[in-house]
Formats: sequence, C-alpha cells, structure tokens
Amino acid sequence: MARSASAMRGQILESALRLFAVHGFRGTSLQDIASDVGCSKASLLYHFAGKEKIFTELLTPAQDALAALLDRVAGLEGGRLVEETVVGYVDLTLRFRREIRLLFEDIAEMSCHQDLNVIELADRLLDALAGRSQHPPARVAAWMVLGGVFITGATDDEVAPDEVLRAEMIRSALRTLDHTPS
Amino acid sequence: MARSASAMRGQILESALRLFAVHGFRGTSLQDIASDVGCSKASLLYHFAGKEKIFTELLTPAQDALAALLDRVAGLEGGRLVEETVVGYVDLTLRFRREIRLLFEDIAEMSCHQDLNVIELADRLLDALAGRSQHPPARVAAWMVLGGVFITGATDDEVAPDEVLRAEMIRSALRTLDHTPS
DNA sequence: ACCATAACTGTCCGATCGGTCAGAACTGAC
DNA sequence: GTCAGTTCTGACCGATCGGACAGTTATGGT
Repeated sequence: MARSASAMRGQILESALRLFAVHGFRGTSLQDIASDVGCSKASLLYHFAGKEKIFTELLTPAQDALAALLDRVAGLEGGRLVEETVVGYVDLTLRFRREIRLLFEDIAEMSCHQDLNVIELADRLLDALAGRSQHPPARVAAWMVLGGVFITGATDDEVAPDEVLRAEMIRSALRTLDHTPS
Repeated sequence: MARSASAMRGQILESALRLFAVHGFRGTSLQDIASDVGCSKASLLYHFAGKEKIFTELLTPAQDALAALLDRVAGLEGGRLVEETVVGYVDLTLRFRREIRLLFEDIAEMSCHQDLNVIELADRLLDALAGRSQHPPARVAAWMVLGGVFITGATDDEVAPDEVLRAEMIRSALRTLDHTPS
C-alpha cells in the first residue's frame, strides 16, 4: 500500500462525503469510512487529527466560497447587490449540493426510520403548493416555499413579532409562487 | 414519588423536547433527559418503549396536523388551494416551531463546535439578500430565500435538469424578494 | 544495500449509550 | 393492616465508538 499522502487524503474525503451524505455525520463511524476506503481505521487518524477534522475539511471549501461571494458583493448596493447575491448563492448551493445534503441526511434518516412517513406528506404538500401543477417552474417554486417557510419558521432569530412574521411569510410565499393574493 | 403515569409522561416529553431542541436527538442521551426530569433512566424506559418512541411521540402531533391540513385542501383547486395551503403551512410551522427546531439543532451544534463560523456568514448573506435593509418584510423574505434555496438545491428530487433548476431558483428567489429582474 | 522517514496497521482502552431485569417503594381499594 | 397492582430504581450488560500507541511495512534518497 502506502499511497501518496495527498491521494490518500483525497480518497478519504471522497468516501467520507459520500457516506456522510447517506447516513449523516453521527451515523457514519470511522470504521465505515475505513472500510469504504479500503484501509484501517488507524490510518484515517494518521491522516486526519480526528473525525471532526474530516468533517471540517469537507465543508471548508463551501464556506470559503460563500465568504468569497460575500466579499465580492460587499461593495454593491440596490438591485445589483440583490441580483448578484441571489445568483451567486444559488450557484453555490448547486455546486456544493452534496456537502449540504450531508447536513440533512441525519434528519432524513431519523424521520424515516420510524412510523413517521414524512416523505409522503411532504410530497402531498409540494403538490398542493404547486397548485397540482407538474411543470418545473411551479415545482421549483413549491420547493422554495416548502424549505423557506420550514427554516424561517424555526429560526430563533427574532426578526419580527410573530404576527408580523406570519403575515410576511405568507406574503413572501405567495410572491414566490407567483400568486397574486385575493 | 410515583407520580401519575400521564403527568410523568408529559414531563418526560416536555424535557425531551427542550433538550432535543438544544442538543439534537443523538446529542441528547436518555440520562440527560432523566436528569432533567428528575428520575432514573430506567423510569423513562418504563413509560416509553425506547428513545425513538419519545421522538416519535413528539413529532406525531405535527405530522397529524399536517395531514389534516392536506386533507382539508384536498378538494380545492386554483387560487383557493394555494392560498389555504400556504396559510395553513405557515401556521403549522409557527405552532410546531420547537418540534421543527429539534430537527435542525443537530446540524447547528455540528456547524458551530469547530472553527467553521457559519453563523457570521449566514448573517452577512441575510444582510445582502435583504439589500442591507433592516425592515422586517425584507428580512423575512431574505430568510425565506436563504432557507428555500438551501433546501431546494440539496434535494435529490429530480424536479428539473440542473440548468432549469438553477434558472427557476433564481427567478423564484427574486420574486420572493420582490425584486423585478433587470 | 542501507537507512531515515513516511505510511500504515492490529490491538487495546476508556467512555458512552440504549436497554434489561429483579426487586424496592409507593398507591389505593378493601 | 393487608395486598395486589402500579410506579420506580440501582446495578448491570453488550455493543459501539473515537482515539492512542507500539510496532510493522513500504519508499526514496544516498
């Protein structure tokens, strides 16, 4: 064996990213990664100071890219600011799709392993939000609302009193869905 | 001791919800919950068949409420369908805010424990998306976009080819932010 | 061929966790 | 007071995990 150090590190990160994205961080043991790579658990700890260091190294590129984007738009304002930020942010989430996914698969695994069948409910909710349409624009917008409301409602950032928060979430969601409220 | 069974179950669920929402499901041990309740770990397992059963029982009301909402809007269509779904969904996320939060705190804890400082970056991103505005409507919309893009980009639901997905995410986000693209 | 160094591994350890079980403590009905 | 049934607990178990460490194997420069 004894591959080059950098190649080995790359293989470890690749396996870790794939396994984390399927079973989550805590749901993946060092032994799992070692087996996937084809080396011993001790070898992982020779190349990385600990399990968390692997995790950190996986997310650092995404973090750096986000920081770079924010620096890039720091000087802008008004329409240009918003547009560039949105486009850059969307591109980042697509580029680092797997890295983001690994953050959620911990949840996904938990929510499915038991009799909770959130998948089916999420699907029905998506259908309703899309107005039963199957067209990609409507589906994408429905996903945006599903995720946006979910996260915004759960945030502890006291952005506004609950009544205002509720009203603005509804208005924003309807805008997202391109739906002029009656 | 020997409280009434139902009162005990209530206390356990209350403590579990609070602890799960702070340290996450896997980050909270049965001993943690027992200490918080003021009983033994074995006592928890007398009232609940296992750790997952506690988790399930915590999320079941939210799941039932969502199912009820979907049944309620099942017969609607067009504008009424979308509006009622959005309002109902927003209300649900606010009502079950703590339950949703417990799903995420596993992530939050992970993302902060190391040198990754996602919080500061998320704050800067929020500012940019809101066009540096501090007004609640702009802030809420920025949160909706931040969460919506994050989740939509990470979903494995093949809703559209990547180019279409990207374009529609950008269009949706700009609509959410009430920003007419140039 | 030799050897210093890098790469790698088998084995062990302490800690933690979810869960079991026999029995103690408490309760209310009689 | 007695007793059956409910509630509760300390002690223990097996499994798993992240990590430490001494020792082995491969590598590349000389």
